[in-house]
Amino acid sequence: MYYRYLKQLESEHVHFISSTKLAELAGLTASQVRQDMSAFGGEGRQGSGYPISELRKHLERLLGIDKQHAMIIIGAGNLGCALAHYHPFHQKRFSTLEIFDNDPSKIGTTIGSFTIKSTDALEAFLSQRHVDIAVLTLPATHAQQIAERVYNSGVRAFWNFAPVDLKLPQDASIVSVHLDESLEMLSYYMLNKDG
Amino acid sequence: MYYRYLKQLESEHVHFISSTKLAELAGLTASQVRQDMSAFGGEGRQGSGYPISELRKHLERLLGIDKQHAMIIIGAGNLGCALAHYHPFHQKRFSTLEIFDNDPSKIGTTIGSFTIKSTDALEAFLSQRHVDIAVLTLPATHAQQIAERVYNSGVRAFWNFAPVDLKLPQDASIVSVHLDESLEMLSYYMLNKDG
DNA sequence: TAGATTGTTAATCGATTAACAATC
DNA sequence: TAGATTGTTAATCGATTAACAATC
Repeated sequence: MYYRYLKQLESEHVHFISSTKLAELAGLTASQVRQDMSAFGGEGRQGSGYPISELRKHLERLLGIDKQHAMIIIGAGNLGCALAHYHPFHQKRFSTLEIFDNDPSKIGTTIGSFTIKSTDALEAFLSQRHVDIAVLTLPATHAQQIAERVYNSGVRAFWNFAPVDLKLPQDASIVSVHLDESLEMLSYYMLNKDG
Repeated sequence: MYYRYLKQLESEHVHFISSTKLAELAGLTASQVRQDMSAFGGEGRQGSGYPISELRKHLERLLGIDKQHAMIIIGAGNLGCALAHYHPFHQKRFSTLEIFDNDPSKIGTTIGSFTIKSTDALEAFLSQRHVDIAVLTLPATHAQQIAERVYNSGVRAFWNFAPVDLKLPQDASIVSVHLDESLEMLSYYMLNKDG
């Protein structure tokens, strides 16, 4: 989140920002901001604040987004196709190599610049090419099983959009985006706004 | 998250679950589960655990997902179209009425069962039909401005996919899905796994 | 030098865990 | 009745806030 605000400020040609101002922007306390900056190696200067461009680059290294990441997308539904063409990621050095699906009627068809491959070909593909991240945009029923296969072929990072919590060995990194829960939370907030 | 696990257990025809077993499934402590159940009106029975079906219905009411929600989607990009046809929500009583976009080359074209409408027609549409939730799948540069217009036409809930934090009056409910941050977090986890 | 602002320590607050009597 | 399991209270832990000396 800090990274997002720093990029925005940078695009507005601001050079320094104080913890007070940044807190105001992000809806936090100044104390919180200083505590956080300090935690990831604060580079602030008394009197003037934090140097925006320097801090942004620092966060980029800290997050590892200064490095290239190769991804494959498994599940060529609407969401999978949307992610394959979502530009912001590509600019940020996340690039999609291939899209896989198990539906025979989809295999071989093209989606933008991609030709959908069969999930049967996953192992063969992963033995040839290095893949950092598997994006799972497939039904809950298949997610765990496919994740295990991909893990066994050496992939250690999973961006999961299926409404399940993947169970994989400790050395796997998993981030799940639970769209269903997100919408349910909105429903809850609506219901409990003031009255 | 509890709701998701309860549905799953229900589909497996389990009737009761103890805090210990549920904690194991969800990766929490039994204490945590009991504390949470108690917080949203615990209905457990000593000796046997929590009645799954009853608890699921209870959470449905608590979250407000037993009620119908009318949505509009603003931004007919890949993500907007994906969400318009994402089935799980429709089953859960979230239904999409219309999709809007400001790109003249998209307006009038059809995406599945929807004909894309101009954002110029937003106010007219909102004065005719009641809309509970506006889904924002548009560029960061337009999100705040469109959100304000939609707010001024009476919509009070926003499901935001643009990489900005919307600034709206207190009585608005906002849930943002920051896909960029989510992927950056995965990058961070990968980098910091064990060594 | 004076004003602004950090970095850090101490104080507060809330959330998680542990423990156990109550009870199905 | 005996075993299992809740609901809740107390203890622990971590995260947020407040305060202020150091310093640009």
